[in-house]
Amino acid sequence: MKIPADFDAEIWSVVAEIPAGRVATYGQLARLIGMPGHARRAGRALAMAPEGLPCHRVVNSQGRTAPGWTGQRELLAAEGVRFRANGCVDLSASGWEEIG
DNA sequence: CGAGTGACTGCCA
DNA sequence: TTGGCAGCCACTC
Repeated sequence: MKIPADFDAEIWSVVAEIPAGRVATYGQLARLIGMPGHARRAGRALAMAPEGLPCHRVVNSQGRTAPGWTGQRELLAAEGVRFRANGCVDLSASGWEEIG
């Protein structure tokens, strides 16, 4: 286990910092906790994330939502997140730390 | 120890 | 701007 248990905790902590109406990428979360390149581990951390976590505000670099999880897109839309014509999140407009 | 997999990422056409 | 391909890293069989 190269990845410490704190990894998931750190990811969840960063995810909890994501403001409503904004979205972050797995790579961004991994980078913010000081572990760039571990985006896949970040995704796995969200896969086992608790319900109280706004994991729906996390998408991949393409702005795509999690497979097998259609509610995520609806939750983001309810937060005020904008979407592109293809149904992907508009990271250029709703991306976290991309505005302020 | 080797091969396969995934809520990923970056480059090229 | 969009779609296809290869690389990455840890977990599982």
